[in-house]
Amino acid sequence: MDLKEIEKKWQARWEKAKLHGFDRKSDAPKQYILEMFSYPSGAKLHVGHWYNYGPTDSYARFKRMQGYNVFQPMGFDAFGLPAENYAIKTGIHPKDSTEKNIATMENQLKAMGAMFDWSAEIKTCEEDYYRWTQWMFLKLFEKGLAYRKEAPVNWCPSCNTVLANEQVVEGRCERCSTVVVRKDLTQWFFKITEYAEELLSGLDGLDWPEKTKNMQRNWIGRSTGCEIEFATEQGEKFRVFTTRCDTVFGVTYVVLAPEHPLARKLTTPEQAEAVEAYIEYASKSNEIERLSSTREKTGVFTGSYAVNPVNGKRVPIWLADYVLASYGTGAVMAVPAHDERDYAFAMKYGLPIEKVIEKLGGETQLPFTEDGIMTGSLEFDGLVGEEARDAVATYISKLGKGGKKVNYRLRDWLVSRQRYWGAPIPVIHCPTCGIVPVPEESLPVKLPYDVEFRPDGKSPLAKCEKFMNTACPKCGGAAQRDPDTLDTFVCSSWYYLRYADPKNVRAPFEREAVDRLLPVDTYVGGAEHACMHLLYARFFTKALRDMGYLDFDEPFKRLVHQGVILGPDGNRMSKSHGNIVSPDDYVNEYGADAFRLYLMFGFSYTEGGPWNDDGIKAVARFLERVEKIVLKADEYRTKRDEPYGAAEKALDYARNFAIQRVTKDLEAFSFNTAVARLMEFVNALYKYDGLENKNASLMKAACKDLILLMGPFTPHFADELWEQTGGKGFVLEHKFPTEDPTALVLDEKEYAVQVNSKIVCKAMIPTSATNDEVQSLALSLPEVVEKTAGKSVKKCVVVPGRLVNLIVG
RNA sequence: GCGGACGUGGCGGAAUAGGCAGACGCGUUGGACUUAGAAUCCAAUGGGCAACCGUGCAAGUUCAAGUCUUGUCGUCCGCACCA
Repeated sequence: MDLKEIEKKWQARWEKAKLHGFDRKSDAPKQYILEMFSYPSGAKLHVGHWYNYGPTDSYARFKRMQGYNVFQPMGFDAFGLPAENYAIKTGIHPKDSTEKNIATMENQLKAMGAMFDWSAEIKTCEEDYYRWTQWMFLKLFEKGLAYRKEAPVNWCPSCNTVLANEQVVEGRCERCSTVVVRKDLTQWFFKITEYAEELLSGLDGLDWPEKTKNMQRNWIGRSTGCEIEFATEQGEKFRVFTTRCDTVFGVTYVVLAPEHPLARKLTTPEQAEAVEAYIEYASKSNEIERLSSTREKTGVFTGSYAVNPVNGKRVPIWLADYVLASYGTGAVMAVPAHDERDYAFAMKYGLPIEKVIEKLGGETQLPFTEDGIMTGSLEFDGLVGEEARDAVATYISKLGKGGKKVNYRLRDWLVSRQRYWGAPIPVIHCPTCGIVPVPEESLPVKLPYDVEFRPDGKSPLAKCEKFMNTACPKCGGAAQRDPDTLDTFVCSSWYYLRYADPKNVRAPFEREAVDRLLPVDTYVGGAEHACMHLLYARFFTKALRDMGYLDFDEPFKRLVHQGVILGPDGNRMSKSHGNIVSPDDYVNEYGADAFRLYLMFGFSYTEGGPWNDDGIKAVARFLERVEKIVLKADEYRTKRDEPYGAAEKALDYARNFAIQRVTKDLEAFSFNTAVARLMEFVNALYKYDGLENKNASLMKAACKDLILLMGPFTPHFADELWEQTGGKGFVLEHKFPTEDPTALVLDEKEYAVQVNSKIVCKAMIPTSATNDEVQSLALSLPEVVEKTAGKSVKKCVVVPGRLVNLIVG
């Protein structure tokens, strides 16, 4: 059959029958199956899209055939840097190029034959969506979860914008790989740190890849320790954070980050010049230099001293950029004897080193950073590890100088971007009232079309007077809008909620609608979002829950990452490698069904791998084999007395085994083995068909099951065969076959027969045989007799249905 | 440096819960059909003439190890001065 022709035909019929949408009236159990929505930066779908969406759609179809009311929406993550950068390069307005790309991609997605519910489509760059993105911002602001502050931020000099921590990879911009520099800017942040603890603990209950959960755990970076207050001789106080308060008696100096608020205050006149020079030096270094752990440590003495609260010792206060202003308190106590960094620093600057921990049963070599016995620590001497830290922390809190403290590595999420193509931040800056949120009823703050978006280091919107000049909603006086736009990750942090109620004009969604459809049952997308989108979306869900807009804790119950399809040369597909495989070429030649089926069969879904032409030919051949046998069986005439013997039993076994395993494999996203089971089933059909005297009814019934089993994998092909063999309605409307357990019970099974753990022969043994019977049967086999001659059986292990092992000697 | 994952035929990849390693497919070889090729069908296909040997390497636990334990080498990924 001509797969391309039938695809068009069936797509039209499906659409006419409104076969694919979510049934909002049905009371069947729901399944919300979601693929990460598309980013329309390129004009066409690439292999990665197909790999994400094709197999997942097969899973969705499978669930639908199992009787679930499946919701599988699709949309476009349409705002963002790539579209804008493309615009800068070509002069084509991002709105125009994005809309054009979306139109193309919509057509291609439909050609894929996926059962997306297009009635729920979302485009984040449209007013009726970003209006509610802005609303989210206002709600977070009201709740104190959005705030503006001046802080050292990551600035990409090429993209001309600030970036979130999560978007800086090894000191470089995630998008363009330019080395990021630090700038002090006043920016909007979301207080994701408020949820650090729950974002961490919530991971335990999620059916997500362990690796992804661990990445989030590391990113959140919970660390338990102790805060300790040091007083300076000038009467200032500051706190340090340490995870090793059992070493506090070994403090020989303290270090503040160069950006620490007390840095200049504590500097003595004699040191002022050196300190100024150092602060200047530290502020100039970029992220890469600063983060490198191999870089030699630098620092400067402030000239001042602080007092160690536990022993009254006077220790010098230094500044050094190996202490980060943004973590803990921005200050640390230095114990060179028991910390590698402090040790290196002390060696370089000739600071004293004092050992206060002894290795248990061994010689203590400095720096000694493991747990050990406290020494030189007054009444704490002799305590070890956790117990020691507990005692010291308790003592410190009794002194009123601090106590136990939990810190997180996670920082607040910086959401302002000095870019054009995004949702404007709905805030007005009034000279008399200060920051005034745009009233809800005035949303959306529309993104103007006529804007000079070529970058010059300022927000493009700042140059658009029509946009900027407005009246203060509070006092009515002349005021200015915020010239920045929101990070695109804000748009994608709640889209899965909007799908549930996509046309709502009164609210982003009704609580009832999201509570019914969510959480997402299975979410499928790339692993690169582990610490960005997937973390932000969890934060949004929790914040919205606490504001009373929804009633669940986690947005995505189960998460699956598809692997990456590489170019035929084993490298990532890219223009520079010249190894891009175009799905269109293959779809045109073999059809969407064959292409999807190959993506499922040729790779381990979560692994991916290099593209290979031969595989798709093999899959096309398989479809031809299916068509041939099914149509042939359809011609057979059923008789009154059809044979039913061993051959029939074997075929029925193959059929039910396939049903059982395909069901299991699909559930587990193990598409390659599921297809392998289908192939085995087809091989069994051919084998049976080669016999003289056939049971036509059984053949027909088996082929009917085959078509239904194929339904999720190759939807057009299956419907065509279904129709050609007289089936009613669409395959999708039928129940996915369930296995008949009695057909899977065999009278006898092949055992591997071992003597002293080595395989001697195979033997068919009745399923009903007891272990003793299996043993004596095995002993009677000629091969066994030969190997055991003159020896006695010392032990016999029987694994029912599989193996018997005779230990003789 | 820290953390995690993975090393299986010529190739992509299978092997619940420790139980016949290599499912399924590609490729290869031989055969059938054909004037010929393509396509299709049938058969064989981890290595070795064999005894045997084989899941990166070396040990260990076990009647039995791709699977568990320890060490080691290699590849990939994540984090990386987080006190």
